[in-house]
Amino acid sequence: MTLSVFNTMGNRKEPFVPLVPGKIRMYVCGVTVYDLCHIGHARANVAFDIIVRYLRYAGYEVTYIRNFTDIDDKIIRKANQEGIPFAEVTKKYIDAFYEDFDRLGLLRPDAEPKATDHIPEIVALTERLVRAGKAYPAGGDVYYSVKGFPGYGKLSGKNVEDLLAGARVDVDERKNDPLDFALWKASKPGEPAWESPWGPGRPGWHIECSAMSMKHLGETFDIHGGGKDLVFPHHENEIAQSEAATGKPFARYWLHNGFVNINNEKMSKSLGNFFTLREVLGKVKPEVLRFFLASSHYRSPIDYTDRSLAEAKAGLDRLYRVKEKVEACREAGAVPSKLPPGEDVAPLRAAAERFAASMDDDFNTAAALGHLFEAIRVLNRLAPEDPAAQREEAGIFLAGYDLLDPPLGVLGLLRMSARDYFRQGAILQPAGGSLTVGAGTPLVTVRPGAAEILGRIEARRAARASKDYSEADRIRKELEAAGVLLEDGKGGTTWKYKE
RNA sequence: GGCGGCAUAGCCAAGUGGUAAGGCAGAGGACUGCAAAUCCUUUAUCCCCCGGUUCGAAUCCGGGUGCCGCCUCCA
Repeated sequence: MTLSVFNTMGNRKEPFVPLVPGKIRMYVCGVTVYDLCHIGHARANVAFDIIVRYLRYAGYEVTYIRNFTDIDDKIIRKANQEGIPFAEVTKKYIDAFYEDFDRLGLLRPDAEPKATDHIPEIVALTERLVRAGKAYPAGGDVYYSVKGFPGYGKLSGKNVEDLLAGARVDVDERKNDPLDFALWKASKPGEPAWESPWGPGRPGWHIECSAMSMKHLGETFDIHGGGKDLVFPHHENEIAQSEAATGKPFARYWLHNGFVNINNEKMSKSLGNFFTLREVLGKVKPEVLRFFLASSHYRSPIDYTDRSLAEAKAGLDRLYRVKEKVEACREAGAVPSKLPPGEDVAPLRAAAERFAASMDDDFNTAAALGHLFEAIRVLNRLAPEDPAAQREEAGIFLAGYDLLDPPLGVLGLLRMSARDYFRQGAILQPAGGSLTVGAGTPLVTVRPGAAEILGRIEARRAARASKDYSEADRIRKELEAAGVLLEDGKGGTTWKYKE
């Protein structure tokens, strides 16, 4: 199987061939750090997280770069509102970003460049464009001349005439042409500013990604990713700037993730229908959100509802129940042995291969997950009821699970122990319910403790032993009302928190 | 107005020419003191509608309807 990806450039799926065999250089547009991240950011970041994990799983050596936009109008506005320096705003939200996304288990990229750390590169690239006649200074600003780049619109499928006809572009008298965009903006008094050949100012939005990606990955690299909304104008402009400056192709494959919808509408701040990541993570365990996101293709819109989240939780619970059995087998001292021959276990034996085939098809996580679930059913059939008494079966079961763990890891699933997932993972809220920035507070859950539960289980065991089933059922119901689920098995009664 | 995407069971969601994956929910059965979990069986004669191409289409083509996104800061 070979990897195919849907390339926004050309709008079709095509075979993926890296510039240097076995190596992939990849740049993903990160966030502008002026506010908390919402589930839309989670979708984009998880999508590319899975992509990177899969590419590495498939044997590629991946250099993964993701930036922080840490200077722009919104940041300045926020700083003014709060009466603090802009750098304090960005620090606060970068910290919040890590706080949220570490919980989601995102890989750290190989580098996370910030615009303000790359002012010399940005100025140099801007100068290069001015010298080449592709950009022009005007009153302390520097604008990119769109008309000077014949390929403008090739990514987004737009043409310059239509854009002009659309005429929703602000007319600025300093621009030669309404479509031109700022590479460098003169700063107003009191605004953050850096020295430049055109006077004090700051970078425009698009130029930073060109400068930083080229610095870290070279003038031509393999993959450039981001949300669908960045296709135009952001990525279109990046291409124009970069290719006009270097005369070389910029990124070769453009990958864009779809949106998160709420009730079938785009989630956005202006509609007021957005959820911050930490709100969601206050309701469900992080992997539930990952499962939810992985259950549809990264390019499709995904509708966020309480119901779909509950379905994701149910699916993930089922996966963790397998891991629970795995842990029981290990505790019983079993070691992985070999799968039995036969057609019955074929879906399990073939799981990794089928998983890879689906992922090779433009990272089809939904189909990949389907294959994994098929294998799970087969694996469950092999599960010993009493691992301590069935060492051989336990060994076979462990061998089967070992086939599934790596693919599950690519999706970022089943990364914690089942014990933690079911017993302490519960509904975690920052203490005091704080959903604000940089809370940094411990996550807590209020439930009956293990000692208390074990006491109740013992009382119930005694009741059952004397055939007092009404008392046994009463204890079970009582615990259930407190959010604790009891399960009777061959080796005794186990418990887990329901949510 | 320009460009693009989507429409598959109660819900979510794969499948893009060979006769409908998977998950959730539901039903029946096995197991269990009863449950829970797990396993087995079961749940779309059919993939928005109408035409067409084809031996054969959910999948291709034409037309229609509905929903959504981008064209402005945005993951």
